[in-house]
Amino acid sequence: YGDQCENCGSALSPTDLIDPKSTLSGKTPIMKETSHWYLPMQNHEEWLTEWIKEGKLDGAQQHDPKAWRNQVVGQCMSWIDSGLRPRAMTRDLDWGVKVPLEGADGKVLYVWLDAPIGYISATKQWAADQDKDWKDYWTGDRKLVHFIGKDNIVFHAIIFPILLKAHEGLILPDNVPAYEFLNLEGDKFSTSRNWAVWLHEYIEAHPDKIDELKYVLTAIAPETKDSEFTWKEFQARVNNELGGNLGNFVNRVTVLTQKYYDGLVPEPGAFTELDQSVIDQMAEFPGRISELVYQYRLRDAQAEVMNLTRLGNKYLAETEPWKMVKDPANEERVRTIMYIAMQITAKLSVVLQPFLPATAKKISGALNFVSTNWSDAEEFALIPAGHVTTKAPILFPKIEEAFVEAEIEKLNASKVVEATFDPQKEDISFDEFLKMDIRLGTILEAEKVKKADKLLKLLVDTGLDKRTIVSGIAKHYSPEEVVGKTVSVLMNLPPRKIMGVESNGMILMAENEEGELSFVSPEKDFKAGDGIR
RNA sequence: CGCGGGAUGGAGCAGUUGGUAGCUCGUCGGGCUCAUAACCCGAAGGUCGUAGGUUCGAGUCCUGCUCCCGCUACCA
Repeated sequence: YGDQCENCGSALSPTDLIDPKSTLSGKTPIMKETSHWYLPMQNHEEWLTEWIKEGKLDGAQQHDPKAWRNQVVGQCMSWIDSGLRPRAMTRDLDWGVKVPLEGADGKVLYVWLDAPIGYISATKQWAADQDKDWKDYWTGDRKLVHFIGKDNIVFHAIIFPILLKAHEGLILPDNVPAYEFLNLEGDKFSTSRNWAVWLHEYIEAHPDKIDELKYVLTAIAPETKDSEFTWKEFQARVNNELGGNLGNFVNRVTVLTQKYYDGLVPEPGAFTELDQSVIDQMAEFPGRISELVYQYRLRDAQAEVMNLTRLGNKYLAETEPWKMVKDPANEERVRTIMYIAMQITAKLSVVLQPFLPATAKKISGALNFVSTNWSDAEEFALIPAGHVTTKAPILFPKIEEAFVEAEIEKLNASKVVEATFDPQKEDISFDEFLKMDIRLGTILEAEKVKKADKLLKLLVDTGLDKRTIVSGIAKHYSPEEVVGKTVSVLMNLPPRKIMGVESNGMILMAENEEGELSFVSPEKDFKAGDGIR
């Protein structure tokens, strides 16, 4: 593999490079001959274009191209339009899945060849454990959907489909709903820096708050652009939307039903215009929700479920059964109102299942009504008059301030304690160590290198001489503040031009997990030229 | 001029083929008191990143620029 021109972006083959050097070691690479197996991607441009743009596969409509996200279609077409090239499917690495062919010693499979195939392997294993046939899930009238991050788009929307189509007989993705990135408390998620909320830890710490996390993650899912998870917002959403709206609605309905009718679903009377309007609106929810789900707009689909609870809360506020009940003349009216409110609650227990399964179960339990069929949601009267219900538990206890503080603290603490460090490098001899000439140097002058945002050009007094050293510290130190500092200098590094300035040596820097840099300076008042060993 | 995506009230987002900028949360005011101080109604708050262009009319179409994220093919 060669390199890419920073200016024009064109890829250069290894033999095109003039005076190549490793940016890591500074050594000149040597030419080695190797052979690899390639995927002839260039032969697949035509059908891929039709498939991605129009949703057609072999002339038949396979998916709705409008349901594919802009970024997915955009990135795929940009690859295809610029011409697909053969892509090596094997690598010369000492780790990975070995190529199962003769004469392939030392070759391993490219990760994006074997990883998606792993999806099939996983299905096979799962099917075997469940006493099912894996083929039922990869052939015929099934939908394959890849829920992935935006950095993996082309592997799932171009490379894997090529493999699947070439294999024949297996279904291709119906959609690749790639997500943008979710950040955490103002910073990127990073497992290496341990800036993360680990699911297994969350589940262990809050086994009764799993639906809460599901809800918030779906509500802020980065479907169209990057979004951010904060514990403060988690608290707000759980308390306001889940607790105040959903939980409170279920609670007030079941509590009132207990109070007025000992838990029995009352017999309704004639419906008023308002009642009928609410019933009509209720009927629209299941269809709207499932349509959004099939468009992979889960965030909107879940929001729609919440709108059903708003409808319920509004209905109660408008009809005020707690006022009506005071006058015996309204008895039938109150029964009708509570009957309808109970049907909304029952419908919630069905439409919540895909989003908040544990909550749906709790509501079902209180209502003594279990439905496992989405089409039930289309019905208005899910539970008949006379049906016995119980008071629902508090579905979403308030998230207190202490909870938020504890989680944030946990996050910050783990970041420091469990920070991971690079493993120790391989041994070197003492002689090799002695080859390095490290001394103290005092920075005399400093200025920014033009057109480079990371570089400072330094004039350093090393005791022996005054030399120019270019150092990538501009993001951490201003030119003014470094002048006069005494720092560690690696003297005997070959001169090297960096952004047009010749650098003679290297300033040693300490770097922490956040990528911050610090000079390595003597603790006592030593002077330039003093050796380090 | 490498490619793709994004930028819309304090926060998170919608905005279909160009035709009065909407939704959820928050804030403020009011109502209600069945309910987890929850719920319902109302209001304030936006020159739609920026500069120009097309048009009777632009968040929407075109061009330049800025910033953020991803990709840039051997990190996966």
